[in-house]
Amino acid sequence: MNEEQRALLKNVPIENLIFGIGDVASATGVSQSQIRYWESKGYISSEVVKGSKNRKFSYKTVIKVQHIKVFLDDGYTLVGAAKQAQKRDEYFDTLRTFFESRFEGLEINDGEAEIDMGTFDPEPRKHLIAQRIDNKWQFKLIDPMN
Amino acid sequence: MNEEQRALLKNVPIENLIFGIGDVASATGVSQSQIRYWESKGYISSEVVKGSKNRKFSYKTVIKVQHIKVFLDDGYTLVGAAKQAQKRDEYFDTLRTFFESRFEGLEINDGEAEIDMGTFDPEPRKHLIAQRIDNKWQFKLIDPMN
DNA sequence: CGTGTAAGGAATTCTGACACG
DNA sequence: CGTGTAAGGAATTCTGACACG
Repeated sequence: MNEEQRALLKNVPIENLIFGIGDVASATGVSQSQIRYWESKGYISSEVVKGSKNRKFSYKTVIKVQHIKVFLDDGYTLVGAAKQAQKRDEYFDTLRTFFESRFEGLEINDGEAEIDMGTFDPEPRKHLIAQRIDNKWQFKLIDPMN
Repeated sequence: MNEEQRALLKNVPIENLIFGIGDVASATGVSQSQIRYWESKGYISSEVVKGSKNRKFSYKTVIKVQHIKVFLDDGYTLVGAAKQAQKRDEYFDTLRTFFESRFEGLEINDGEAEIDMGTFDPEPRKHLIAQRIDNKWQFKLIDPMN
């Protein structure tokens, strides 16, 4: 993975993204009054944006709203749903650490694509590669020395 | 991966997310007047939301705005930057197809985590597992029959 | 071409109160 | 407890025009 590609991945602004309350409501199906109430109770939080007086929410918070709603629909009380959602957040945080530490680059040539996932630990001299052929992803090992 | 987990992953509403122009501007560092002009030229597009008269942008479009800006900063004309950004979009689409087709589940136990990435094609009877130990991710193979 | 600004109107979000239960 | 609504004001976004270059 070259520097340019790495820079672009970093640039995916998911960490910088903020949402207005209306966008959160329409994306999640949770009403604006619910969102304001949940915030007042501390189950979710909004961002403080300098120069703005309106609420803004991070992507993580949108996910959390979504999760709370799932548990609410499932029959939990609001308190219980918020608690379950907290566990879900940990699940997704774990997933993210994997992609961040293991993704080393994607190459595309003539429609065929390869993702380098770095050292294949059972055979540390080889790299694990995910390879797309005919729109199906397969794994293979390569020896970076060759 | 059980059904509940699969349902939750589907629920990550990144496809449903829409942004106001102010949020796109603050996330990307591109001005509102630039965004409106780029849209008028067809380099980006906004969503039509029923009942709303204001612009809303998809996550994909936010990424595209980000990319166009990178190339503009790099010295491209707007036309050239838009063209380069189109290529980047294909890169990320490819990356997404890999995760969608290969992620089969995450298990967390006592801080240790394992992601099942499905069949390891060089040895089709085994599954490729990404394993987190002491906050480092490693690969290993398992035999699902055992 | 590509972006910024001032202007007046339209759409969105704000808070605090109150209703329902 | 948890959510909805009406109300008036505040913050945001709209379009079309014009400036600069």
